[in-house]
Amino acid sequence: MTTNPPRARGRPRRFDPEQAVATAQRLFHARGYDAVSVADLTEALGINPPSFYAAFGSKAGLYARILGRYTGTGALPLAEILRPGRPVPEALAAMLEEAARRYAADPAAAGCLAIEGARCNDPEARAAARALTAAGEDSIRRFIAATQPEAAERLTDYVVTVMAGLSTMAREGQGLDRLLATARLASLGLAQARQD
Amino acid sequence: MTTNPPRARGRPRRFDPEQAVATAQRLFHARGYDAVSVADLTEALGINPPSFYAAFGSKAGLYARILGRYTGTGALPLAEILRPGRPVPEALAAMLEEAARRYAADPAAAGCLAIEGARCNDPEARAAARALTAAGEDSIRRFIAATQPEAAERLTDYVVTVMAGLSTMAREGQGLDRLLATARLASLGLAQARQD
DNA sequence: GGGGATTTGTAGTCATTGATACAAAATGCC
DNA sequence: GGCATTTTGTATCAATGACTACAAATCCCC
Repeated sequence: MTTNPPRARGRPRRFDPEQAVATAQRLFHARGYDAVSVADLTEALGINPPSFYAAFGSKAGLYARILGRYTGTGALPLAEILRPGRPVPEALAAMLEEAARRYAADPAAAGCLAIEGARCNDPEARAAARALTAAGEDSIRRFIAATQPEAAERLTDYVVTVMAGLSTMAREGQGLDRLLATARLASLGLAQARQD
Repeated sequence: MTTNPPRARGRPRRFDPEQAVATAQRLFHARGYDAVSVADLTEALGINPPSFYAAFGSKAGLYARILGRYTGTGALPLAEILRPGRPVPEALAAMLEEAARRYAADPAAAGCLAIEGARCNDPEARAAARALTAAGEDSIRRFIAATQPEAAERLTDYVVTVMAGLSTMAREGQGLDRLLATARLASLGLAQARQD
């Protein structure tokens, strides 16, 4: 599957970059970008700084790479949830509920990696995280606009705000039950948001 | 008003601690606790590190002092909004709307100082901020429980989550109009949250 | 105007940050 | 076997973080 038929030339790597990325992803998700130092990463990966920089370029570079694979490893499957034709209130309610489930799935890595990363203090890492959250936001907006163009902005703002709140509360330690209850309460507002 | 009748003994201060606290508050609110260094503070205050530490003890100590006065300088006036006897849905809707207004009032210092401070990476500062947010949360819970004991937990979780989301979006740059629209949409869920 | 008290400015401490220089080690290719 | 290639390990780098030692300066009190 992941075997490289033609063996590389020089001295072979003593670690698997893909597994290293997965390990780093857990670290970043657990503590947040700023709180994870390169020393933390190299120690967790069992490698030395030169190997780290040769493989990933920089801390922010590794983070961007992690965000790139986050879509397939824990992020909300927006394409599935917001499939065209699905009633908007139902789809958005399902999205909020799924967000609650994912954000609370691993208490040691609570919340959304991208939403939380979008508030870190490193400009490069922050920009990468914001690009990902902005893409998700666009998906939501387009899905709503397909059937309710005039409500797309308002509803998108609303669900994105609730998801940011859910991510925050998950990181504050709230468990699945409380997050789910909040998500469902938030969905009540969606069902009757028709006027205006 | 703030004059100290008996003049102090030693060499007089060359800066006003109260005004320094106000200046530091703006800095912390604008950039967040972690992103403000002691060097930033001393430069903004026009003083040197020894004066800073003699007056405030530590960066986290100054922050705790700032949080202590935040209640009277920009934080939500919960005691006014959640006055006993006011209908719960009305009061909570007013609280969310007022949160939107305050979080967007100063674009250079958006969001809630305490909510944002509760996610910083310094344990002492984080604990101080969480104590303040926890106190506010308790106020909300008690207000609701006075008339709807069985719904207090759920509704408190919900409005706190929405406020955390509003603070996040305010910091992301959303203006008053969008935050207000979101707050009002969130209030729709409150009005019909009776069953269960 | 001398003495105790307090703040100020200069100049530093020590730990940690992200990132690197350099040579030795380990491979494939010829 | 020798050479080009790539990674590894050791040992650091410069910058920045929060914080402080120390002596000169400036006040009140007597």
